[in-house]
Amino acid sequence: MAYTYKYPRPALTVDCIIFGLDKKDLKVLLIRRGIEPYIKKWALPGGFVNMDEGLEAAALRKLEDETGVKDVFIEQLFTFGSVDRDPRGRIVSIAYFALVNLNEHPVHASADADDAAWFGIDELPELAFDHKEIMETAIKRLRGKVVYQPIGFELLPSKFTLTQLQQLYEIVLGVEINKRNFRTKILKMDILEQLERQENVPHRPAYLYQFNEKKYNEFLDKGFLFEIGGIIKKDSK
Amino acid sequence: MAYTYKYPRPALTVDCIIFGLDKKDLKVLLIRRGIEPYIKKWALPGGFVNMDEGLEAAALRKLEDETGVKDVFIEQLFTFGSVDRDPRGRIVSIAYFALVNLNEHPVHASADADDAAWFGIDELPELAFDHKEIMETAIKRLRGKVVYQPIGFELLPSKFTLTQLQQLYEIVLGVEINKRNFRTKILKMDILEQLERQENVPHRPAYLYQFNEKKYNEFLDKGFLFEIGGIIKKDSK
DNA sequence: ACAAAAGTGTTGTTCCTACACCCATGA
DNA sequence: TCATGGGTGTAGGAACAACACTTTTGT
Repeated sequence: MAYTYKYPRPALTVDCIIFGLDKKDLKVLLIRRGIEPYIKKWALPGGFVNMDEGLEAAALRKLEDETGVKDVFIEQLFTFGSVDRDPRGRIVSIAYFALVNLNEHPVHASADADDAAWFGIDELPELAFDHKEIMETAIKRLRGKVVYQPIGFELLPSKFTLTQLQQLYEIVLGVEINKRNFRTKILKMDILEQLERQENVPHRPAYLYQFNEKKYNEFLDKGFLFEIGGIIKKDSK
Repeated sequence: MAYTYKYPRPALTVDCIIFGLDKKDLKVLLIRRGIEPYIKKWALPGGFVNMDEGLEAAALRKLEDETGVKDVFIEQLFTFGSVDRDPRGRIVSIAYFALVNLNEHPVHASADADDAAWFGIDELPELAFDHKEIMETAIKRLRGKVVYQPIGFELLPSKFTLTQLQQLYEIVLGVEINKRNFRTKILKMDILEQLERQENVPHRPAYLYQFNEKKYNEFLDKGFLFEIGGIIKKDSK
């Protein structure tokens, strides 16, 4: 069966950048391509959009098909459409990015992918197509976004300690943050809910917190701005 | 002539949201459609992407073809791809938004458009397709962006007074700002260059300023954050 | 008792906010 | 001399930045 149109049409794909937080590193999920072009190269999970599905649905479908990751927060990043970005012809790709708690999302390669694995953001292999450029755009967006929107919580378990939250910012932004000031500021925002304490840790147990999205949305309506930019040490470059 | 593919493909279009600043209002440029569907309805300028042109190039081409506006700062906004957003079939559209100084960009309808005109953001006519949704996304993005990135300058002439700049923020954000505090803050950023004074105004002539992009980029590299959010009156809702 | 991480007190400084006032120009 | 915006001084309070210290747990 074939499909005929009066004018030529680019093909349409989606690609996913999945960020995950490991103890000390920001990581990203890649697949090893099982088909040409760029066979055996590492690439972003993604593929062609079906005619009867929305763009975000396509991204979620390909993500699950190729890596087994599902039920994640995803957000449109950017659409890449350079004329020569794909050797197969004119292919326009809509990139999505997601943040997941790495430990809660088991990964297993399948379908078109030979393999799927997490890579540290500073230890990326050579990537297929223009995926390096897409990745750079995603990292920049993540860094820009994390300071004025509380999206970082997606990278942590639903219950987390303030130290974990602080480390998240330190890892994502690559800076050091003063413990005292971080705590004062984040707690004064009043968007975290204090829960029980940790158990069985070989030191004073920390309180666990969870993000109170309802409260955050109420603040949003009042024009409140999430902002942790100021906390960064002045001498970090 | 016809084009045949093994799998079906959505058609690909671009749409442009052009914001312009009039004395007291934020306006947007619309065209009146000369062809079906939605003939005679107001819509965003836009159209199909050619196979041999980039996405941004397509947006700029359609913008000039349909409205005569050229040489503008444009930026990708979002890609809209609901299955049923266009009655002609599956059409995915990449939306771009631009900021222009309304007075420096003459508008004249042509090609597929019956007419082109500026509309106040609060006096929009009924729009074709899902263009209302696109417009809302664009306004939200503009408001969000203007407070932490110095893009607002694009809406003004290259030389402007501080009062004009302040009014820009007041209009875009729909808030009142204290004159004294606005000036202190914006000048302390040290990204404006003071020029000569105004002439022939029936009051004390103001100094003209221009945005120093080079200096701004230097600050960016050092991790400096543009931020005018704090200036907004606390009691504005 | 010690290691390790949690959590708090405090101080000097900078920045924010709100208000009031003076200045320069054309009509 | 008046109307109209342009431009500045300042004081009280809030927020920030930096540092040192105390607390609580398991071993």
